[in-house]
Amino acid sequence: MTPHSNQILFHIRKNISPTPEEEQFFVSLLNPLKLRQGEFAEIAGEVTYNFIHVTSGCLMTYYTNKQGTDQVIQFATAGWWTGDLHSLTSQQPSIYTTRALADSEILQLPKVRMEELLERYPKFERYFRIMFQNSLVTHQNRIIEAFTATAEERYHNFQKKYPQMEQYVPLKYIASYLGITPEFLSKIRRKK
Amino acid sequence: MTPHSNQILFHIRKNISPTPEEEQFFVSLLNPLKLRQGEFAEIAGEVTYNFIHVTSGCLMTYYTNKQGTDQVIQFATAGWWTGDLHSLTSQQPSIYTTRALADSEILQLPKVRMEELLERYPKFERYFRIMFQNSLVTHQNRIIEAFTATAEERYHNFQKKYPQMEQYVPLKYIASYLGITPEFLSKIRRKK
DNA sequence: GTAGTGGCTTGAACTAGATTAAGAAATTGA
DNA sequence: TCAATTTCTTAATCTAGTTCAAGCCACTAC
Repeated sequence: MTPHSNQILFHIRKNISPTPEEEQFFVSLLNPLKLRQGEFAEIAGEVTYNFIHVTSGCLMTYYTNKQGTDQVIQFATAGWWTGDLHSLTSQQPSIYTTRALADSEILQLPKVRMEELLERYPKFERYFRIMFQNSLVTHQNRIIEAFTATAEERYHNFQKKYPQMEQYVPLKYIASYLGITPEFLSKIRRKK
Repeated sequence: MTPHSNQILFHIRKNISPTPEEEQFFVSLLNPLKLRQGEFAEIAGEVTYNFIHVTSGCLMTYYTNKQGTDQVIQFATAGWWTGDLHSLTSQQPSIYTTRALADSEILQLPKVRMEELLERYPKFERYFRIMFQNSLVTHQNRIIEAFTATAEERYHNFQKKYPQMEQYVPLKYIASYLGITPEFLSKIRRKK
């Protein structure tokens, strides 16, 4: 049981009550990894789809469209899960990229391992059900915000939600997350 | 076992294999309801939060902000689940409203009933986990679309996704779903 | 009949935010 | 140290989409 896995076990115990055996099996499926700033969260050379639990540091997930422009989907700081649900579900090659914004420690849970886990210990279904349910609330809020708030409001909400993020994330990624150009973010920031 | 519940049981059997007893218990928790066009999907006078399965017809869920403007979050046609995840999760009063766009048949699953179900038959966790997971993919795609596509592209994507919807949903709701004004939707439609 | 009422369109004036292009500031690197 | 590259800012111009105001059409009600 790596020190890495303490944090995630804490969360799991809050939602389900796994036996030591179940916990141990779960942890054995996790692939602990240290990432340097800028590194990608995929296993080099392996085409596999992962859930990623951020133990420390900060990751961002972005989508690259046909024109080659990036759209930042989410930031994930310590304690968060991230990953490519689309390819997890559809078996299509990933359309997202996940990178470390700072030196980070992560736990990968490859798709096939997750399936093994749920097959063997269905009790974990509950954990992921709750996780997805919460994530859905976040996503719904983001959709509402995208459609109803101005860029300036979205920026201020972002500052509230991620207070320290602005200091160590390049502004262009924040602009992308907010759905605006870096130039316009500059203009908003100057105002205040 | 109402004829209503055949459709939903079909979906459930695809994902989990419930015993007749489990199925019967599940169905007993559902509250079948017929809605006339324009009616709300909540139980009158009761402050409760529901999941809603649409058996036939079409519902829409919208959010009303402080300024009193509505933002349509989603349409749900036959076979879909909808509902207010936010209040399901947070215990806050609902910020969403769900209404029938056409005469519809629905199955309500009140929050407390869902909890009973999962308590008694954890097997159903899997069903909801998969449901939320799929829903999350849809939401992620909608976020990407909101930030990267123009109003015109979003409109054409909408037409592909809901081919017959335009005929029986007032255009102003479609405009709201697309995040634009009815006037601008008019302009887009004229072009073609 | 004709006086509402709600959904849809049209057009003119306006604005939030994009684009382009340039320069300043900070990082990197030999 | 100085060039090179990347990040951030500023300002001018442009455009996708809004706002406002009016008119049209279909439907209902008296």
